[in-house]
Amino acid sequence: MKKKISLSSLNRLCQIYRFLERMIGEGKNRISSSELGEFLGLASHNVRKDISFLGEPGSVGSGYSASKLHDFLAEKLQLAKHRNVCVVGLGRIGSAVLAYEGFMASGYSVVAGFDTDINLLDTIKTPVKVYPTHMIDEIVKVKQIELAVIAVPGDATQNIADRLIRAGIMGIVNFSPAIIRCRTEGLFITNLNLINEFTLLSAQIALHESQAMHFQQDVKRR
Amino acid sequence: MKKKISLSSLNRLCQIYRFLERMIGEGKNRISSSELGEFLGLASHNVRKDISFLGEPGSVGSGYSASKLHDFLAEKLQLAKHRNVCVVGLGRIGSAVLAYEGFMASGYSVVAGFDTDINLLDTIKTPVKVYPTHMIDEIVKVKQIELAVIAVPGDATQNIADRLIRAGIMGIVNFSPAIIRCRTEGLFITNLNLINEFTLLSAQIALHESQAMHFQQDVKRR
DNA sequence: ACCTGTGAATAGTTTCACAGCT
DNA sequence: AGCTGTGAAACTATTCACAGGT
Repeated sequence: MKKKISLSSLNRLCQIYRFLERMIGEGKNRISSSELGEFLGLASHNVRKDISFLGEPGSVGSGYSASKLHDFLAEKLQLAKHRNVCVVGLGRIGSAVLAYEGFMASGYSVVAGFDTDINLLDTIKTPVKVYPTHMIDEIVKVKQIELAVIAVPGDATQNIADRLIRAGIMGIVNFSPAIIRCRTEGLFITNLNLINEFTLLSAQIALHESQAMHFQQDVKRR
Repeated sequence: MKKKISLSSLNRLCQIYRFLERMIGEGKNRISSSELGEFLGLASHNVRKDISFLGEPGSVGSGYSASKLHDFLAEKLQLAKHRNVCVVGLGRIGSAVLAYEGFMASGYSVVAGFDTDINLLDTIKTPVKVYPTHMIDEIVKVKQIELAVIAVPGDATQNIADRLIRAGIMGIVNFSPAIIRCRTEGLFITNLNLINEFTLLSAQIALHESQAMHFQQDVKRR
């Protein structure tokens, strides 16, 4: 059986993938593991190890071809697949995400917004269609939405998450401070909570001020 | 010399800290490591190990006192310290963060916003004072700002980060897609980029569809 | 000369298991 | 009976070092 790839490793590969896109856009095509590492703040070993987890990408002897490596990653990780996204909770953060046009270029379309506040749904100005939350199940299925952004207040989070999961969502980015409890196989969640991030930065700063700590490295969250 | 705490561990401790706040708010005071773990999705061993990294918190034999543990963490990680925050880039995400009132309760005050667009600075409606970016150095020092949120377009990120760092900022939450390159000792950075998160979720979903993968776990980023 | 891919070594983190306290 | 704190074991990830390719 194939060895399971680590999440850290997978995350680095995703960054490499996006970085390669940028490089290709700039017309550069040959790149070495140390240059890649340089840009992403990783050791060249680490870059090579991560890439070789997925198998031999082709260019053995002298750096990678950016486009070949890009396509290799796209195929192995299915990154070329276009996915539909919805946003639940159209407060300030939710509507900012809803209005952001930059996802398209990377293969994600925000195709629906949800909120419980009917007045808000009436008055909001956005090119994306918006619906009341009780329609989550229906719309997620009809529009084949696979990813969701949750930006509702903490006490509504679990409820919204449950609905999304029941509707068949496969990935959630959770901006709310509440932690989502769930044991659904094949569902992936990322928690991005600003207060938590501030708290962690504070703790790092405080600890650094007494003892030495490493820095510039992000966390294995939960 | 004191053993260095891991970033993952530190992050869990910060979550525990915030969770304890909620518990105390609800009037509950006694809690066991397994209950804590239950809520945060961790094993009870893990919770105890993390806590005991910081030393003996007091309540040995029968669960923790929520308030004692809270104060213990606050002291060890300096989490009671109030910190000032600024937001650079007042587009949709930046202004959403600027307008969010929820930070105060956790000890963070957003005290300044910055943008290069002078017209925007004139027209924006916010209780927080806003300034042109060339004033970053001055304002950060005068207002004793320690944390910054960067929400500018990718190509401006490095420049803004450099200014903030020169002004003496100690922690950055970076919402932009660009990775900040810097080797300043004692500076901590968290990258929260939605496209990256979507990409990672996609990759997890794709891999899960063939082989089995673990889930619901966040990443050691970079 | 410079590069990748990879086994082996090192370092780090998590889980186990249990002594000791309440 | 049920809990914590912790050394030791198991596991995981990263770094090294080098054979082999271009």
